[in-house]
Amino acid sequence: MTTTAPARKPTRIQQRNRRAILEAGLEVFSRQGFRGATLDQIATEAGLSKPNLLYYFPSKEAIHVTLLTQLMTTWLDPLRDLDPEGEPVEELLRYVHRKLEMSRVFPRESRLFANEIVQGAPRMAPHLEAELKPLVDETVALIESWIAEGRLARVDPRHLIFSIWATTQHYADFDTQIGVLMDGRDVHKDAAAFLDMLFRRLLTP
Amino acid sequence: MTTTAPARKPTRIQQRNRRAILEAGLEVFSRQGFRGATLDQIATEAGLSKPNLLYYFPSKEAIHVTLLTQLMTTWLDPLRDLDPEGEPVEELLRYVHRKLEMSRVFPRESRLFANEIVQGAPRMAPHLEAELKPLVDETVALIESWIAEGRLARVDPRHLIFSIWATTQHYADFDTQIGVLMDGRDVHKDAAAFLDMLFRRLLTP
DNA sequence: CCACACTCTGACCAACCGGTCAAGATTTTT
DNA sequence: AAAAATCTTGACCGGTTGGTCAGAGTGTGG
Repeated sequence: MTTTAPARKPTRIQQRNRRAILEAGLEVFSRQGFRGATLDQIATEAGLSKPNLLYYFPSKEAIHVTLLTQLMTTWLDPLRDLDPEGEPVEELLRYVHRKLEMSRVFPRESRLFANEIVQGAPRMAPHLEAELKPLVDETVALIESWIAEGRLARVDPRHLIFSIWATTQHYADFDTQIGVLMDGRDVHKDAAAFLDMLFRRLLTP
Repeated sequence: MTTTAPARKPTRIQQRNRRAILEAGLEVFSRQGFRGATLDQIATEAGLSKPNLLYYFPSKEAIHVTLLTQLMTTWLDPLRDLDPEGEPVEELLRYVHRKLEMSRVFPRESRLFANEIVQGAPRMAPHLEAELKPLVDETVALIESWIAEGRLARVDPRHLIFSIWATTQHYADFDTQIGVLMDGRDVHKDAAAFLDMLFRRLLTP
């Protein structure tokens, strides 16, 4: 038996309701931002009353922080999966396509992240320093070694990473705008082809 | 003399205070979004009392709408300035550099726009349809004609425009993240060189 | 210097917000 | 089936928010 923390294993009801709350929080926070979202919105979306919601999470902030922490891990996974032994251009293009696919499948997560950063990352700054920064530094070193070996065109690794993030996440974060400008077209299929060409031309030595 | 509307010419005090309010509104809305911003914040930032602020603008929404409307015009100007008679690659690169420069000089305007779009463009959707869409359609036609003449690589014009917006505005909208990852470096100078290379390689036939 | 339009403010209001609480309903354990 | 643990809710609370209003202050043209 664990000592200090009670830490009973969660009930089925707990699992269901906590999951529903996080799902609802993602929906609402990703569109409204932290201050713009209300507990009533989240509770309604989750199919619970407000006091009941606060039975499962101690505060609005706790829901937000839980979502951001969960997000950080899955968000960075594709970057961790770059294979130093692989073919550099193909590895980076695989990363581009994975990021674009995440924009298609998890647009709300992308917007949650965007909202947090645009507003100055008040609740995420520690995560950026502790998790994102070292991982980016590693990746920069890897790309630099590829360039030194002449297997990649000479590009600034940091700005390369920024441009991949920017172009792929754009399809999730600005989907409203894109919807206006691309009515009816198959956005993501064309986007994949375009980004492939963009980064292939850039990176090929 | 104009008839229906009184439309006296604005006093010096009116000019000064309306300007101060819009400046303050830009500062606050661009970081907090519409719902996250409060009239007290804006009033304090503008150096006015809240009732006095509401003497110059009838509501919080009126300030926001005024900012968005003003923004739309200046935001699209660089796109209007593409010269059909110019050298295609150089014209588009000039557009890239102007957009990047706007991210450097007007980061708050960029974030104001980003906030509005991420949240589903509730107050801007009409502007997007009426102003942005026709201008983009024109530009797409221009780029397609350049491609048909063989003066530009075969790229999807719409996704080209998206990628220019995404990469340049990223430096304003995500400046918090970039600050963490680029401590001390001269971000914009390197960004200009990087984006020049990125789009030159893409666009050169 | 006076009349008049313009500018500004403190006090106030109703609606909304995040969060609490006591008590009742429901499920699980024994 | 009773006891215990878990779950749910209506009523409520203090603070905040967008907005109002009557009246006081101020600048200015005649």
